[in-house]
Amino acid sequence: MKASQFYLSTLKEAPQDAELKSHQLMIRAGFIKRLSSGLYSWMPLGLRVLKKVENIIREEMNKAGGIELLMPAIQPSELWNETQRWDLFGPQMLKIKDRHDNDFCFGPTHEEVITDIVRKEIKSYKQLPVNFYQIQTKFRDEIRPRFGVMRAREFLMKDSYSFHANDESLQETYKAMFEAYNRIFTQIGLNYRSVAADSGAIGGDSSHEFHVLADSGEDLIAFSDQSEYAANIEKATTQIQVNPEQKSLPTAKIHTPSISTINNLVRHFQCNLDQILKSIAFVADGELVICFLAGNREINLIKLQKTLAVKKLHMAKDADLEKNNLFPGFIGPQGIDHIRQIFDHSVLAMKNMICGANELDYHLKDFNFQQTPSCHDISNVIEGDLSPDGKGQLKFCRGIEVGHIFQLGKKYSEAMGANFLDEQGVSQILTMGCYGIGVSRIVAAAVEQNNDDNGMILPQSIAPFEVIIIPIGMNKSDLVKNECLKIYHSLKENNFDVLLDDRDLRPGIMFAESDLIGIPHRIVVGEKSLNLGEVEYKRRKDQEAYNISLNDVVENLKKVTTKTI
RNA sequence: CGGGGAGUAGCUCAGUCUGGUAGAGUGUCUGCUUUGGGAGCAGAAAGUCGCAGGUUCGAAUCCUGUCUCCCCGACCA
Repeated sequence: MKASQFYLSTLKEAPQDAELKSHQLMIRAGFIKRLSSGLYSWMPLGLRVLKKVENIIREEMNKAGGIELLMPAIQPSELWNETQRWDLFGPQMLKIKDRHDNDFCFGPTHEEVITDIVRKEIKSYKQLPVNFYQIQTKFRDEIRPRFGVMRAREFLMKDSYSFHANDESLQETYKAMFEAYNRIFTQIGLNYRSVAADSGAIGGDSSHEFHVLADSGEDLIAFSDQSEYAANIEKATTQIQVNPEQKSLPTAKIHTPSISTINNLVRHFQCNLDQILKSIAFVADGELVICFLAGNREINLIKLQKTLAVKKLHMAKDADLEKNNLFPGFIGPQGIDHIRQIFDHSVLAMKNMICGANELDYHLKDFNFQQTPSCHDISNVIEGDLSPDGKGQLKFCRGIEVGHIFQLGKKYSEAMGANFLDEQGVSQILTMGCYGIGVSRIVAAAVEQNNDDNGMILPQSIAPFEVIIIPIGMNKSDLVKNECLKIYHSLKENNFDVLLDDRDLRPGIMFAESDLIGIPHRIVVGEKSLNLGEVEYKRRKDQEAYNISLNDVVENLKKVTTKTI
């Protein structure tokens, strides 16, 4: 590609509203252009990157037995009513009406459509298993879109859905997808981690997320420093370590006027956070619930909601507490049996704790339970916790979720009547798996992970171009011009994705732009070095350039690129 | 949905308090000069000051309403 025949448009300054490095760089480099909140155009340069990511995914999906199809972005409400999700999906789903006043949505996902296809197409066990995938635009009306295409409302996703006669078959495909995903992210050149996720009601160790590791990631990941255990903080758990040696002391009621916050208690009692029994009040489906947990832990709302098995959950207001004769800041477990209480498993490790006395301006010191209450995991793990497999301590890192694989079981096939005939001619419900990759998010994640002060440093596999040729004084020197064209053509003949910057700009501009847009290999052609029969070569990620012989340009590039041609 | 902030040229922003002909830098265009890290000089084009009302002789500026965008939180297959 010659730059004069392409479209490059870069900015010196990033728009003020771009917070994240990847967002700033993608806009400055002319990869994307914002149309509205969470809606972005992919400009020519960015589209090249997106397409490269897409193609790596497509190739690996095909190798892993996936079969590509393409479903409509617009979907009729009837299908969604079959699974109840028309109402359950919530405001994230963009609902629209056609001219006949019929309800449609812009698909946020495609379980319903694919299951409809499969129930009409798949009749026999002989057609199983099957794994369909598409690479397609989704729309989810996020409450707060942010960080450019990292969390956009409209985005490109690879979603696949597999159908099986039984669980073993699902496991096989799931494993194949897990391996394919690892190959995909490795090939793209991302520093990532697969994270086992608890699958809740569906059971089994059957869900994995793939996270690109980055400090700016929206997800917090807990992982063991000595085993393979890794989980999203939403789902991570721990083994609570109990010290049976510790002796119970007699309880004392202490006057603690106006000392109602945890920090003030720590100061007043000269104790550690984990000696304080923290109480947090919620209103769950209209009922007041008091949660107790160690003072150094935070409530995990997802776990709490699951444990309580309620639909609506919010923090209680002071008025809710006062109605029940409770004093905010002085709530404890003693003498409130008429109120629903739930204990976090961190309580198991606590003895001689400090807690509210359910009396204004009083706390209990050295409180102990007569009988250990039944406990649940309703808190987030903290760094240093024992890994749930008993091996090692938990550490934290941040991640950007770029992939998610899941064993759905019969949830959709049952609701929609997707059946097949088995070997005995008996009708059975199909078993299903689904596997997603955020294609456009990968581009943002790759930039987020690979940049410096001058711009992006993209992995060769997804860079908009692999090599750039920068001529110095091209229009002044026929020698420069001819040698550039020669190099350009020989690189193209050798299947390099090469950009010749033939715009005849000042060198500084060309250097700055090629750095900004992250092209991994750079060849500078100037008269001085040409007279020595050489050109300059520099890798984007290296500081120093060096000269190579004019005759060795192609060979040298073959050597320094990992690419197999 | 709650809290905070912002809408003025393609981009970054001043001007608003204290009403009086619409500004700068950068980018774009022209010419000259320059050619190894976003150079220099000269000139030019470019804005319904988010939108709608109101006050006023006069509104980017004051008042009312409204829309959009961003940040923090809540929420999130």
